Amino acid sequence: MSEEVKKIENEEITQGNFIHSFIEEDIAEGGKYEGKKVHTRFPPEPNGYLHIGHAKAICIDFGTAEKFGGICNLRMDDTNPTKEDVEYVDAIKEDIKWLGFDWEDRFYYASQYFDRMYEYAVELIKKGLAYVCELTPDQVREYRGDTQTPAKSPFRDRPVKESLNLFQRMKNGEFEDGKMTLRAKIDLASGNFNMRDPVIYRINRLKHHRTGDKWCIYPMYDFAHPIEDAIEGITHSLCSLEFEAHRPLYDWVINNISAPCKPRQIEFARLGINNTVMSKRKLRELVDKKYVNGWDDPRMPTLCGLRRRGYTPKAIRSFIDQIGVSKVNSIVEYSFLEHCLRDDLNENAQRTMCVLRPIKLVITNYPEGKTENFEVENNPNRPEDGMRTVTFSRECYIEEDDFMEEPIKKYQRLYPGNEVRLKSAYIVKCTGCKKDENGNVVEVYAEYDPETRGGNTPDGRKVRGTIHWVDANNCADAEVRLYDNLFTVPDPDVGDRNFIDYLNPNSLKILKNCKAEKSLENAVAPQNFQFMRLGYFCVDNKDSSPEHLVFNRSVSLKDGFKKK
RNA sequence: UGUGGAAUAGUGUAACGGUAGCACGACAGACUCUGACUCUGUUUGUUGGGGUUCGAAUCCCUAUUCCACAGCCA
Repeated sequence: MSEEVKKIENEEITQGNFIHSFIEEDIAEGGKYEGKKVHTRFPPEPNGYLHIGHAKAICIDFGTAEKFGGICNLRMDDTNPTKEDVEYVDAIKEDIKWLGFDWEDRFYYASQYFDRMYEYAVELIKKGLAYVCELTPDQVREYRGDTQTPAKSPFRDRPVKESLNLFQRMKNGEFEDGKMTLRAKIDLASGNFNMRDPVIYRINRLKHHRTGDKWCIYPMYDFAHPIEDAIEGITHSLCSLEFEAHRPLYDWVINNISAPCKPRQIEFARLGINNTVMSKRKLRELVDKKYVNGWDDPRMPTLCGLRRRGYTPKAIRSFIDQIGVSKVNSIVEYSFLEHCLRDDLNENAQRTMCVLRPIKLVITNYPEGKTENFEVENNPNRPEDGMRTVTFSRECYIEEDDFMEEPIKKYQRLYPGNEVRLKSAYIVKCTGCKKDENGNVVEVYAEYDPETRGGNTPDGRKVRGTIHWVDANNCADAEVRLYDNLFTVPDPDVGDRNFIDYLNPNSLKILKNCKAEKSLENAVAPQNFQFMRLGYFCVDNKDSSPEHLVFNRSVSLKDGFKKK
């Protein structure tokens, strides 16, 4: 396929993106965006590791900017020290880089704007648009009203001067935590509860990971976020659907402070994947209670977990690209993610041969002690990846599945009397097998055809089956771990059962006695092959990009075959 | 029975009021040095009911269903 055709196809993929349509409208309209580049931001809270769901937001934030020739900032949204930690900051940066996005020098912390946020809060008070409220949290809840009754606060009409004074004293630490709050004066009767005089500052004596003990009051998201966006000159503030009801408040803040610019908030649906828990709270619980070995456990849906499991940035970006952007809450099938990975690996990964459930094959007419070399292509799709050399001798290991003493219908691999190609080596004809006292096959016998060196058939005869193998005299013992999803039901927040009850006990299996080409020593198989039509290995190296080694055909093929 | 959203095949996502398309899955066939990949084909869809119109997934009305919001979380 030519590059040009590919480009056109890529453009078609993004065609139905409603965010792009909105931005195009804004640009066409001119006005507030005139002469400005499209400017977005990705604003994670540093309180956990990024997961596949965040990848969607990242791709949308950075991708949208890129699409319009604009720029995207990375900003740590650290306005609540309760849960935040520096540990997460570096991990977040690393994962975004790994995905292939670049914020250049535009890395910020929301906390670096605390002074200006304070000034804007003072501005609101002076305008009579905010007041210090002394209701306790319980009272606020009690006074909030319901759909029929408006909320109320006895402090709503506090004189500006008094609020100004109290707010300053809040900042100076004269009051204990929770004693009072600063509230925006908006509409106590609004059907949108976010507008019923929302709290915009609370007192919280906690050491902040950036500002230390400088502050004991912290701004709330709804107040802080629009200011952060405005300060950074964001034109389009893209976020997930749950902030839809907060947009009036976002706009209210922007319109009532002397904001340097007026960003537009656009919401999209967050990503859901079946059988995958995507709640940060729950993932943290798995880590804290040691159900997994850290955030980067390959069974986790975190980006670092997926990385160790063998997922490529390209596969993840392609996945996000293809699922599209909409406002519909949807659950994408996990198999689609796998498809995207197969797609990438099939195109780009190096092939290898590995026998997961080995059984010995003896070539009875092959001279004992003889060894010869064969060249095997590293990737049949890419001749430029070259060849590797494998050795061959009288004994080799083949997949248990690749031999059946009594073949099922249409079986085209080894069974007595049948010919099969040992990939890139020889055509062999099965002559029988040896069994132990329990009737289990322990060795398979075959004779090779010396005329078929390299797997070729000079006489042009068709050989239906081709199987992989490793030289029994020159192979490595590979530890193979099969990772599967951690969960067996969609985000299992069901009834009164703990979601941990739904952990899949088979999510990690270690296969022993695997035999592989030397290069595969210490490799792990990061995916349960049952679900893959393209088996692959990933050298699990935490410090560098995984190396991918792929072989064709699922090892559980026989099972699948029986089903037909 | 408030406010704000959303309903298109099994799943996800498109379609200036003008032939409902694409991808994944499934199924069938061709090809093949792995039964994979690739290629070809098939199957399945506009939430219901009205209305406007030559013509509606699209506009209007209505019903239904689903989601989000009542933290001093983000």
